[in-house]
Amino acid sequence: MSNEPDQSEPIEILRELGLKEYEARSFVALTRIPQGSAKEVSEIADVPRTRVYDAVDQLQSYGLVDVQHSTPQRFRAIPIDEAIALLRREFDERFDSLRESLEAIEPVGEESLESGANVWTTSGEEAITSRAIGFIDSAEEEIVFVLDGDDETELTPKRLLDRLRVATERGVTVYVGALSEGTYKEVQATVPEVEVFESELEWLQPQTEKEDERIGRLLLVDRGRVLLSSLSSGNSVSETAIWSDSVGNGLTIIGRRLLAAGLDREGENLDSAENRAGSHDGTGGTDGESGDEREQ
Amino acid sequence: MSNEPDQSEPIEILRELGLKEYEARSFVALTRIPQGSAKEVSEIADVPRTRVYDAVDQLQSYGLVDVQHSTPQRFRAIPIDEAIALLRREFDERFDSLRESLEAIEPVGEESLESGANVWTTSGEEAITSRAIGFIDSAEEEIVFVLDGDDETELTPKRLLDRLRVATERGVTVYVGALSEGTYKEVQATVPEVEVFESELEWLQPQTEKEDERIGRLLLVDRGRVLLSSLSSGNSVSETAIWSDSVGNGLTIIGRRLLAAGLDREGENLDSAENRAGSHDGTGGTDGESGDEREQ
DNA sequence: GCGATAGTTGACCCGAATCGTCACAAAACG
DNA sequence: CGTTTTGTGACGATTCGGGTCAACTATCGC
Repeated sequence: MSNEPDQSEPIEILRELGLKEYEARSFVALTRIPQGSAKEVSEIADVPRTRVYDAVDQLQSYGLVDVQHSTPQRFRAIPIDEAIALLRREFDERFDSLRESLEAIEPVGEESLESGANVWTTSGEEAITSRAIGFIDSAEEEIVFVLDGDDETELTPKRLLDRLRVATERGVTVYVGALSEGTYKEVQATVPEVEVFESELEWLQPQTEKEDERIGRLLLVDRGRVLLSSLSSGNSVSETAIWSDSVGNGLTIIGRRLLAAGLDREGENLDSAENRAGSHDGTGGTDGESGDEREQ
Repeated sequence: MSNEPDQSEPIEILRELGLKEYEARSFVALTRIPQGSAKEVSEIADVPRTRVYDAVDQLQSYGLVDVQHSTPQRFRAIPIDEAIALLRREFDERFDSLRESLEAIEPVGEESLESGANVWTTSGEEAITSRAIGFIDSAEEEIVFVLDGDDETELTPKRLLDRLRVATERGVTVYVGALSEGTYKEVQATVPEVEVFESELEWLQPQTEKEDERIGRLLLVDRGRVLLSSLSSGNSVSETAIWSDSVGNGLTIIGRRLLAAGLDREGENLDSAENRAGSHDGTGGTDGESGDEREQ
């Protein structure tokens, strides 16, 4: 028909899960009725009647619908819960296989020769959080973490705060700058042993007249590794980060300076840390911006 | 180049997870090296070099790879574990949304008017197991369950056996016929309170000269609902089942007779059960066929 | 500096997978 | 027995993604 209360969302998701348009539509239609004939499905799903059969056949092979081989045929979707569970299991299997097969063939090059003086960019909250956690876990002396005041986006998930706590327990000094009261309290509550300062680093968002791009998180570890993410407000807020695990490049220098400036307003131990930092890694940071050397 | 130890499996899976061919190939290639240039990726992944950029851009937007914006650009995949975790979270979200959106629009028709005298067919082990569990849970008096001796396919997962146990605790009489020693013991061990008989129902697979289609499971609940599945041995064994939750149709009658015959060889309580069964359910069966009268 | 080489981007072509429609046989209905 | 509905197969129209190429830019070597 055409009086559907917009069934497009589940259809969209089902497509992402691998179903074809007609399959998705037909399935959603079937979830709305106890059972139905091809014609009914066609009308509710807005799928050409003659193609409902193909679609349902597939769905049946997936185990998502049952078919009554009578004349006319009748179809019914399995209960929603079962369907979800079914799909979930299916994908779980895939994830497992994926891990196995990936780990089975991984090696190809020679050695690792990891860290170089490189700047990488990562996108996506999840991925960035992972990277941040990696940084935090690698900290030996000091962590400085400044984060946006926006409480909406989950830039400091529990698993991240947990890592921060672990770091402090390891003897790492942790400074956290929160740009908002809310974030401040949250961090304070979760990781009490951390030195939280409700920063006045508003200068982190200085030039932004247009609110479509602002800083998300700023992480400096042992004065040698830096991660800086920005939130671009397209339709849905997306986070992009640049990071480096080496010193000597412009990014590190800038980040260092920024943080130092910010922290100076709170504690003094900053200067000393600043000095220490300058001498725990090789490459002579040249200068601004992009004049950084590349791999090893 | 072309000396890959077959990276096709992970590629295939990644495609199922929604990645494009080039994206999948590039990602797999990147998991095999700490980092790489477009050229290297191209060679390992066997992707046109000029298209590596597109692919990696996408991967970056998914958060699966990091990009070094230097010249030449260099790429690196996030650790396998992180990648899996990332994808898993992504799909979990989808499942949740799917459930929500489906439940939000479900209603369309009028009443339910469920059960009719219908025969449905279902395919896929998972889906069939779900249906079987539904049957078992609905049992009030008696369950007869005969299953194939094949120990390879998991036709009796734990969650199913658990339900059987629950049924017995509910007061339902459960008979289980196992066509193999292994299955017999397994069931016996898991659900001791059940009456297991190592059936000689070989006649269940009588006409099969060609081994490409055999009976999987046979379930009869309260002598009113029947489920019968067959295993077709194509490339991968696939299970298809027909079932009905009503009496009075041929399927039920046949199933009843089959089971009765089989059980008779073991215990006598069968007859009594058979008799009892005749008086607890509704539809007026038409004719003879089997000479057993039905319900009231 | 200046040409040579390599990296990067975008455009284009083509084939496969799907969508959308149709014609037609089979079955149901009155 | 004619009309309507149902089931099956085939067919063109699109769309999407794979595959290739040419042009443009940047880096390197002389």
